[in-house]
Order: sequence, then structure tokens, then C-alpha cells
Amino acid sequence: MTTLNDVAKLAGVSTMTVSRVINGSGYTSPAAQARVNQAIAELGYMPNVLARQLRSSRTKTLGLVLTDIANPFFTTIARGVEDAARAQGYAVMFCNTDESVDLELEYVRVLIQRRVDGVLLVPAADSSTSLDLLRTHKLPVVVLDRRLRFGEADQVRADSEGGAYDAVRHLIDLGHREIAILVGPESVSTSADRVAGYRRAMIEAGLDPASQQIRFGKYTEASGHEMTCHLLAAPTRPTAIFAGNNFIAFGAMQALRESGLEIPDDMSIVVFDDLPQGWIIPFLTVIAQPAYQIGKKAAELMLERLASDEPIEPRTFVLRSSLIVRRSSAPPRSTSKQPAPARARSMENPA
Amino acid sequence: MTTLNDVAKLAGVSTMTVSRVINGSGYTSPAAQARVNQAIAELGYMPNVLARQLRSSRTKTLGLVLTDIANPFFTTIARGVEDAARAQGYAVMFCNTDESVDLELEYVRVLIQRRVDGVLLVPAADSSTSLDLLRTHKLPVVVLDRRLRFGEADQVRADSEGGAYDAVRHLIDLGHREIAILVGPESVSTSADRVAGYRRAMIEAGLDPASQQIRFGKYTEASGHEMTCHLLAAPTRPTAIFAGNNFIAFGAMQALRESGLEIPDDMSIVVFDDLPQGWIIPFLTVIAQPAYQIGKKAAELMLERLASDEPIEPRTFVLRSSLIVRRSSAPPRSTSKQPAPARARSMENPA
DNA sequence: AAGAGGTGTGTTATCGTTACCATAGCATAG
DNA sequence: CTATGCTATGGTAACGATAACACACCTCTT
Repeated sequence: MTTLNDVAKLAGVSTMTVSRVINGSGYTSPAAQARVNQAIAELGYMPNVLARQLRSSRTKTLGLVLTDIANPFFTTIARGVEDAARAQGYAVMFCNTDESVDLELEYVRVLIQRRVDGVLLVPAADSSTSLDLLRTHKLPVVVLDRRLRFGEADQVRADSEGGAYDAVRHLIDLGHREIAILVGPESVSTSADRVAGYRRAMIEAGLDPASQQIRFGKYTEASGHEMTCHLLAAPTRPTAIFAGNNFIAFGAMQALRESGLEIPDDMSIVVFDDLPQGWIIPFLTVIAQPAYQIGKKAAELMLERLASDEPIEPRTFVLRSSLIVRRSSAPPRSTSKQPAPARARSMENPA
Repeated sequence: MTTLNDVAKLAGVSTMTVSRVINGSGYTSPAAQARVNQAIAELGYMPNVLARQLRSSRTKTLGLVLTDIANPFFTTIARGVEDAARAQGYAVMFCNTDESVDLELEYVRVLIQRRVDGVLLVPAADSSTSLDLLRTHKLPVVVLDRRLRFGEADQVRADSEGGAYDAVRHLIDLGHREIAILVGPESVSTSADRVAGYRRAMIEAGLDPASQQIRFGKYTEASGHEMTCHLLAAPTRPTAIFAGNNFIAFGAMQALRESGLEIPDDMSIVVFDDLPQGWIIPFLTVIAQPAYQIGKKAAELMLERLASDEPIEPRTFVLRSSLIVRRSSAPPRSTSKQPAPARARSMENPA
């Protein structure tokens, strides 16, 4: 491996001059620059980032800890993060925790040991020891997607409560009265918030609280399948399902198919989370989250904090989600009520 | 930041002893180990990986350069790579080139500068200057998914030619005679190989070479859409389409829908590449590639090479792909021929 | 003419760790 | 009793880069 020193010798200057030419820092004469660049080209020199980082104690690297990298919602977030980071010369290390607190902690350790400049985190659970660890090592943190009980870090997420409200309200407007909600773990803030939005819409519509059907599970297809099977077996079968994320929706759809139920004729479905275009025949009515924007905003907050000399107060951004009405939601089959017009904010691919 | 030295002072030993305790290298007494571990816990010490890597000139990190991280085929490969790497204590840096040769080169530069121990590469084009660069820097390389003109690196890929042959043969057995193939760029080996398999099947069936309909484009939805539109506008419309990857298939399906054509009644579709289960109502007849295995095998070859003292001759592994018959392929509507029984190797979710 | 300030370059001292060599105690072998 | 080898530890010198300081040479001011 050729080093700065090799280049310096060949160019007949000191290593510092070479360093200055490469980094564009300090003064260098055009003559020196020319000779250095010549030598670099000749030797095919590539700087050793490790040494640079060790000396300067800055890695220009961010850690991004996600709970499920197979979920397009999170890959889209990752893209937003990466684009924003790369625009300022930062690299991103991706870590996938599969919703495991232990794995999360392990990855945070790795990130600290690799001396990343900051960590963007989707916490697997609310009471996070990872956050404590990060704090003791004085690493700046931005929390994505999920709410934090104690607001000691920057936070960026979509409006789960409002989005859920819109979704359920849409179903109510279509004439549904028996609406079930299937979400992830109760300990994850998005679940709680989506249930809160559901409750608000149900109560506001004057529906009997006893008609609320709320099920907590996991944000996985298997869990969605299971919860739906339970729903269908229950005495009062709902006419509409609000799925807490896209995987739950897939599981639900699978269960409905197995039971020979048609969407939306026998059961309406609304989903929190959109999918990238084109993956599926546009079919599902969804609450679309600005995933890319969440990632981008989070990275920008972090970079701003890293660039600033003075300490910055923790900030929280809650981005709007939007209802997109497609073909998986319709008035219930056996309703005599006149469905009110849908209060959709946007329409896409109307059937 | 606490350092080895801080730990050493607190434990009352030399830094080397601390280093040895941490790495389990050399001799250390139980007494020393206890005091060192005590001191580490007390200080919350975390090793500086940067310094370690600089000193040992090994990063225990692999670079993985992919052409499209949004494609589940490649994310599955990535999982295989990561699992195999992590099993041996290696980390993975992911890079996404979007099929751009320039981006690929840029990322390879980054990987070299970060001193990764080896690079796993899906080359964006056949004549790859990135490979030259990697070779001059003496970095071991494994090429994934695509064939290399010059065999100077380890290679792991699925059998594109054989898979394509099986796909087309399946269509022919169903009674199709006018079969079109839509693939990616001609310069990418998978395109060429899939066309070769198509040709072999067509010729073997004794079909007029003039009936071959081959279109090169890109491995994207937009390109699949465009190519299909051209197909439909042509004088001799095919009765079946063989899509070179899943994105091309999505574009094709979109185009068919726009033209009011039903699958498989008006047009059969077979696709190279499977999707993760559950994303779509199992519908598409596909050639499933062992994506996870490709990634795993590639990482294992790399790790083996890194662990070995003696040089290893370049090796090539071609993994079998398998036909999975689902509902998107059926006999052509207006054929009078008796369809031969499908030569499917496996059946899944038969309609 | 003397100081001020910009320009260009070099020297030295680290960043935090491990490679390498040295040393010292003690047991066993011959 | 010396030789050999194992155990346990420490000292020193890098790894390849940059920060900080020093210095020399200009060109302007005043």
C-alpha cells in the first residue's frame, strides 16, 4: 500500500504538503500541487481513511439502526437518510435489529466502537438501554418513526394518531360500524398512537365503545394472519379491518382469502403504510407515510447538530400522513345506511 | 473517550496486558484478567476499532456492491452475505450503484479507501474498470449474479441459461408458439444468457427462428412497460411473454392491464426471479433463483480466501434455478393444439 | 525602516491500538 | 547445574494520517 510518505518522496515535498494538497487545506503553490497530483496519479495512491479518522477523531459516518430492513417503509427511510448524508460527504452504516432489543444493543455497541459521529435509531422498545449507552458515550441521536417517553433526543416521525383517525373516519364515512384494528406490540409507540386515533374516530362518530375491536400483535405477516383468523372466529365479525402496517395487511389478506372472503365486498381493508409503486396492482387503500422525508429530515437534523458548535435543544418533527383511497375499501355489503361521501384528501387510481 | 491506557492505569497493569485480556491473545493470569475486566466495566470502556484496524491493517469488513438495492433479489443476496460474514465476525458495507458504471467505480474507491478486506461485486457492465482498480490494490473479489468475460475472480451466480430454457420450454409445452422475451441490457451477462436459453428452447422445439421475438432494454419497470407496448403494437402479437426479471414483469403487467388484456387468458407470463412470499397473491409463474444461497456462497468463498495463507485458484459456482408454476401461465386461448403436460419441477399454489 | 500580515513549507507530536522483542519466574529435562 | 520451554508481563515502535507550531519569504503599510 502506498502512503502519503511515498507520494511525498516521489513529489519531493513533505508529507504535510501532500496532505494539504489532497485536503485543499492551508496554502500550497500551484507548482507543488502539480507535482503532488502527478505523483498521486503515478502511484495510484488512495488515502487511508482509517488513519485519517483516527487522527481527526471524526469518521464522517452515521449509524442507522432499523427494525426491519425487509419492509419497504424502512428501506425508503434508509434512502432518505443516505441521500441526505451523502450530500454532505457522510457515509451510513445500516443495522437491522428485527425488533430485538438485544440485537439493537449489540449494534449500538458496534457503532460506538466504530466511532460513528451520530446514530439514527428506530428503537425496538420504548425503554431503551441503547439510548442510555449512547448518551454516556456522548453520541448524538435522532429517533425515527417512534415516539420517546423522555424527550432527550431529536425525533422525526409520521403522525400515527392523525393518520389512524383519517383511516377509521374514512371507513365510518363509508358506512362501517364494526371496525377492527390490528397493530404491532403495545410497547411500540406507533401501535399505541394508531389505536388512539382509532379510538378518537370511533368515539367521535358516537359508536358504542363496546364495538371497538383492538388487537395487539406484531408488525409481521404471520401476526396479521393470526389476528385476522381470531377476528373471523369471534362472534361479532367486523365489516372492515384497519391494518397497522403493510405486513399485517398481507397476513390479513391471506387469512381472508383462505376464508373465501372478497375484498372489499365482504371486508374492507385500510392499511397504514404505502408500498412502492408497481409492486402490486394498485389496490389497497392506505395511509401513506412520507418515509423518504422522515429519513431525510432525520439525517439533516443530525448533520446540523454535528456541524453546530453550540449545543442544540432537542427537536421533534411530526410529518403528515395522507389517506389514499383505492379499491380495498367500500361500503359494507349489508348496510342499509346511505354511505357518506369519503373524506379522502387525495384520490389515486380510482376503480 | 476512555482508552486502553486509562484501563491499564486503573487496573494497575500495562496496556499490553489489557490488550491481551481483551483479545484473548497471549498469556494472562486470571488475577490480571479479573482486574482488567473490572476496570473495563467501571470505565465503560469500548475499544476503538479504528485504531485497531489501522494497526493490524485488517478491517474485518467486506464491501458488497449491488446494482439495485430496491430489488428483493438483491436484498436477499445481501442477507445471505451478511449472515455468512457475521458468522465469522465480519461486517458488511453495502453500496448501491443503480446499474451505473461511474457510481460503481466511485464506491469501489470508497471501499478501497476504507480498506475493506475484500469486495463482493455485481458488476454494472462487463468491461469493468472497477475490477482493474481492485486488482491493482490487491483486493480479493467475488463476482455475483453475472458472468465475467475474463475469469480472474471467484464467481457465483444462478444458471440463467438453463433457467430461461426451462421457462420457455414450459410455455412451449403449454402450446405457445409465439413467445417473446424481454430482458435487460445486452451488455449484462444475465440478459445474454437468458436469451441464449430462450433460443435453445425455441430451436429445440423446431420453431421457425423468424418467430423469435427478443427485446433488450433495462431491468426496470418502465422499460418492461415500454417493451411490452412495442410488442403489443407489432404485427405478430405473441401469446406469451418471458420477462427477464421481476421489474420488467411488473411493467409488462401494467401494460397488459392498460390494454385490457387478461393474464393468463390473453397472455401468459413467466418471470425470471421470484419474490418474497406474501407480497403478492401467489400468482406469477417464475424461475426462482437461490438468491440467499448466492450471497452466502459468495461470502464464504471470500472468507475462505481471506483465511487462507496460500493463493487460491479462481473458482466459479453456478447454482440451479427452479421453475415454479403458478397461475400466470396457461395454454394460449386460441390454440387448437393439445397442450402437452407441463414439465414443471415443482408446483406451488396451483389454481 | 520596521512592523504587519499573507503565503508556502517543514518538523514534531500525537490519535489508540497491536506487532515485535525483551525479560523474568518457574518447572522440567538431561 | 545448566539448558530448555512455558507462563506472564512490560517497553517500544510503528500503522498512516493530521493538528499545532515554527519559520522563511514575500509584499504592503505607515
